[in-house]
Amino acid sequence: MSTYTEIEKKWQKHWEDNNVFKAQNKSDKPKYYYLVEFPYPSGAGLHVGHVRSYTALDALARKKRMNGYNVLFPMGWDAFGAPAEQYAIKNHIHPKEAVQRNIETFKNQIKSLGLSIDWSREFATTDPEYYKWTQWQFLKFFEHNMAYKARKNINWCPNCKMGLSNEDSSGGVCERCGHPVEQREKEQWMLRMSTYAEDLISGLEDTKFQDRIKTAQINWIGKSTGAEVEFKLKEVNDNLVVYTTRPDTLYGVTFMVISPEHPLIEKYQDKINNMSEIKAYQEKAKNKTEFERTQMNKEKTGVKIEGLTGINPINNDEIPIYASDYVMMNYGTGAIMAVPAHDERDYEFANKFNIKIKAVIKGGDISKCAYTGDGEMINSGILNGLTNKKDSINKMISYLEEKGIGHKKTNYKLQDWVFSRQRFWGEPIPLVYCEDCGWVPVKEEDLPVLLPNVTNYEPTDTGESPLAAITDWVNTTCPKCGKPAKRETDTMPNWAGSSWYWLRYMDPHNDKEFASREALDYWEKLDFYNGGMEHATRHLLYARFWNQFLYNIGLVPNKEPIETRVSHGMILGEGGVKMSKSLGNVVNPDDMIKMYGADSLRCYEMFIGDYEKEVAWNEQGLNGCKRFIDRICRIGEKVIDQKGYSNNLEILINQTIKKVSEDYDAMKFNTVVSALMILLNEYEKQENITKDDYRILLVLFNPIAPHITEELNEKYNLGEAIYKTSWPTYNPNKIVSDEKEIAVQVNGKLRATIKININDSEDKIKEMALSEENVKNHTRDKEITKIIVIKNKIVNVVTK
RNA sequence: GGGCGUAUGUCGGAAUAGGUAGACGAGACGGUCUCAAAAACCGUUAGUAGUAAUACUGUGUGAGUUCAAGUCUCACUACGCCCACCA
Repeated sequence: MSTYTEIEKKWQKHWEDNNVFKAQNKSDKPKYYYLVEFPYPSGAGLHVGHVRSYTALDALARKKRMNGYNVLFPMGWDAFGAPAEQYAIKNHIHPKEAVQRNIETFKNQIKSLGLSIDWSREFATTDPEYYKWTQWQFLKFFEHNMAYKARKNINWCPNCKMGLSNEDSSGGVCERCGHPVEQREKEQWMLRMSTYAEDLISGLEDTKFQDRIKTAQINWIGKSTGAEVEFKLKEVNDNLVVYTTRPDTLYGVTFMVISPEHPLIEKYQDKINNMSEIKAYQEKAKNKTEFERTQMNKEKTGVKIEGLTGINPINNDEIPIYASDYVMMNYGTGAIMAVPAHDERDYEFANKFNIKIKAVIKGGDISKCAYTGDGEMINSGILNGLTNKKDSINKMISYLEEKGIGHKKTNYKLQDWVFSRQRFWGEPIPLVYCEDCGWVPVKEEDLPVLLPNVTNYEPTDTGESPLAAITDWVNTTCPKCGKPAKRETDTMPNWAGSSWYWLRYMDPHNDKEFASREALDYWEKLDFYNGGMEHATRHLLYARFWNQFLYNIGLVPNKEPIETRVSHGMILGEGGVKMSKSLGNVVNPDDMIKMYGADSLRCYEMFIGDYEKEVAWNEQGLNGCKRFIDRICRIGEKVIDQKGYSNNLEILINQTIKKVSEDYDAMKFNTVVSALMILLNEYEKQENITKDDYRILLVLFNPIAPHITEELNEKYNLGEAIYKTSWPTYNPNKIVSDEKEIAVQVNGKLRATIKININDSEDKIKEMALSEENVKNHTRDKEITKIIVIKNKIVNVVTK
């Protein structure tokens, strides 16, 4: 066991006993709110990846306090959802017990790192006192017609036996287990997130997210502009509406495609001559998983709809209609106009089904399909001769609108949020179904709707929540009319609890409101939020959507909940592969703390590399950081009882204060550590060092290694406890030494270095440079055309 | 296919705004201490040639701008991540 363990325990207790990190909801100081995504307390325990981001935010929080801020840095537990439930099922215990046990483990592990967390604000999303307010907020969505129940095809994981949102099933496989996702028709609660698409895009302007995060969100929301165009049907008095981003190519339409699930088929099944063929195709498409549909994107399939023909509204051409699964029902209108000359997918389809191809944009090779790009419009009636894509599109849209056969239309890939889960371990959706009154919200005073105690919490094959089997719980009375009624048995997705939790930390023990208005107004929003890059499009969008809704109904003070968002890089196993149990390369932080001490582990994870990049674990490197800390301890023997900085260290110390302060703020922790190593290397060359020399090293290192720095500060009696101290400032007049070594180049190549005084004149420096032996060697027999002197940096002698 | 990003010794990585490339750490090699080892400490460590001074080459590849390019511009290659039959 490391000798550091005792020291670490001592200071952790000291901080706790003295409430050092407790944030106040009122203060004369400016506020700052740091948050790192709270963990799922899974059975695997803390990962060294957690240590990286927790330490980074802890270092920032500690420095910010020393900079005079009232800092909120809380921690809690995201404990609902599949991981906790699956752990419980596997280990045959109740999820509640599993969660409690895992939280205990996580908390002890996190505490052993010595993070400056305000533990008085801790909660878990599974606490009834917390999920009461999650339910309450859901009812606000319901009240404002933002929640609705719809029978629709949803992504269904047959392995987890659960419905998934689009976000949970990207790539056609279940996010949790990797099993291919099927389509199932189910009644699902939905949140109207798609109505916030535009606000979720524009709101990004009010954040300081990195561009890569903004881009990821914008791409996910998937805004596109184009037009909806009505095609009359020849055989019946009805329209088929298509969505296109290229209305300018309307003259090039040679067929139309509708999704196999398109309602048109059922509606006119009497008119369709090959219904059985179509039915067979529909069946095939339905059984295809989303995964297969995307994997087999090369080979187009489809079937012609015999008996229905579209009429091109621009020129009255008769247009055959096909059903094909390359058209999705959940985007646009589920129907497209196909322009094979200028769209690759349409081209492939036309080729396979021998449909004619008609070019409407000049240039490019039709046999290879010439999509996009500006070009002269041909065979296009009113558009002929136009050469600019934008002009052509605008002209066509005006024409369509004028004639009443189409209009401008914006579409988004973002869908409404599938908010039901058929699982036990989630917040019960607080609604009751009454035969007479329909869906009725549970009264506020009856919240929370608690999860019942049951023995069987495993998912069912029927697609019903396990809660449905608990008749005592299901049967209730209608909150409106008092007649017998039934509870909703679906639960919320695990994303629900994390969609507003930062608000609860502001006022975590409030039993009257989810947070008081005073607390909300004081803390406002997250100033700094750290989390995984994998959450850039899901958790972050859900959280922003939820907050924007709360803002719109006047419950929170800010439209955007997060000012700055940063993401840490993953920590990989030795050799650069992902840490996994099966590879046996998982590093347990507890073991590392035992062997090297928490400060060494923290220091190593900050030193390991660029914070945002993934990096491979290397225990030798950790040992190197322990050596560094050992040396810091040993240098204490050189301390003499003297104030002020040593004369010959003064410049380096001031430079280091400047660099370290700036690098902390820029999250360049690796160079913070290296700058401190350079400082220590210099101390070691000294006969002895002053108390202030020693203390400044400890103060600058304190955010990363808080225990040992406090201990040494106390042991050598250097001053007040570091956590009570202000962050040091540097003397700007003492960061440049008078003497400097600069380079001398001849034609850009280094030939010598000279020692100059910073007050030396340019002429003197030129003279010194030219008198260097090696410079003479390279300028001999040559004409010097120019001598460039960059102050305090370089001299470049240019010859012909 | 689309979007975003990355490329520097044996390895992780440094290099404010174009100005001495390889800081700092790891590893390796040599040494001190020790009966020995570990730990600790000292030295060397981009490549090639040379005893050395020094010279040449060198930041994925090829061009360009500049007195000067890891850094700026253009083209290319490789890898990574995210999205993807989204009309």
